[in-house]
Amino acid sequence: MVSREEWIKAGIKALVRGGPEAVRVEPLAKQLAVTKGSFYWHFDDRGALLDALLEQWKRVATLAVIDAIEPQAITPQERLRALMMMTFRSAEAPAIEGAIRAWSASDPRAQKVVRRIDRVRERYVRELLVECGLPAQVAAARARVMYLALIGEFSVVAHGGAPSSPALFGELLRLLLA
Amino acid sequence: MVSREEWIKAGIKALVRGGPEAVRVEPLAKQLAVTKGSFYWHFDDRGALLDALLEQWKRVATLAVIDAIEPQAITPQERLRALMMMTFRSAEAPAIEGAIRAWSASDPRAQKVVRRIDRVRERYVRELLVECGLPAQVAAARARVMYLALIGEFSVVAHGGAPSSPALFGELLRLLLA
DNA sequence: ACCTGAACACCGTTCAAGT
DNA sequence: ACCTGAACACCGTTCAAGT
Repeated sequence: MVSREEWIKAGIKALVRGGPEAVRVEPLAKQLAVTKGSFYWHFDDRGALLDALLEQWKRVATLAVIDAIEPQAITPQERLRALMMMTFRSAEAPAIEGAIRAWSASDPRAQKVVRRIDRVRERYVRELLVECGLPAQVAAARARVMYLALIGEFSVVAHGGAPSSPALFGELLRLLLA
Repeated sequence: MVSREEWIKAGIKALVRGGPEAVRVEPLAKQLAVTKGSFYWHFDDRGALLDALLEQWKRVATLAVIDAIEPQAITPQERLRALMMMTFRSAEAPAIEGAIRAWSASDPRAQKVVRRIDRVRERYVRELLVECGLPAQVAAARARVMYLALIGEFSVVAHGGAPSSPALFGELLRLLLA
């Protein structure tokens, strides 16, 4: 007796470890000690599991981050810094984010989700910069720079590259608010 | 009669279109109108073809870019701008770069190559910034910011997101040289 | 309601045999 | 030197049958 959630959990683990192509029905079944037939009770096909993984990420990645920062009524500068810390210094975020982005490069379903999330996040940064007092046009350009840098960081770390030093965030923040 | 190079060319096309998992021996053979046995004459296995694709990228991506910029004895500021244009505004670079980076997230072989290229490029940007007169520490931080932004741009465009506007490069250059 | 077991298709890999 | 064709293994998918 394996629940749908256990399949998803195993799927995410496989995704992070070896990319979407590592999310395979038979090995997962073996690992969960059931037959493949069990899988096809819970999901239509392999694609349905992959969709479920995207759904999972959508909930966790965006809303969770913004919701964690928003409630605290601090200054926009502090929110920016908190956002950067959460994304740049989180242990597990780069792993799953990197996996999803990598996947997204070759799968339209993942692509659609990532693009939507991209827009939500970039707009959020832009609004923070406007709150900080920057003119709209400058805020837009800098929000994009910061967001591109965040994505680049995820990408580099996902490839096993060294994470950026804390000093970098300071410099980046200074640049953005200059 | 299909040459090794034709297999590689077909492989790159498949990689860009559908990621590494789309680089499949049987469909490629069908497309080239030979049997799978032909493939195994030219390559040890599927992995050997993937290695050849990485080798190809290594030659084209780094050396080609830097070599195209370096010979012209212009100012470092102009080189920076040229580098940004080449990478941000190239039509095919984001496609193959995005495909390789995506692949790299789940494959140690690709990972190794990407990491080395990352270091080469970041160092190049840092040296340009130092030539522009920035102190070493500031140059290091800003080189990283720029390089992260470049990678982010590749990532976003590879997902089908809109490329950044030309105005963004101006703003980014201004920030870096401030 | 949830799972097994057998069957089939697709593709990676091998290899003896052909030209 | 380069390729074919047949064979086998692995995994996605289906489905009738079990509890």
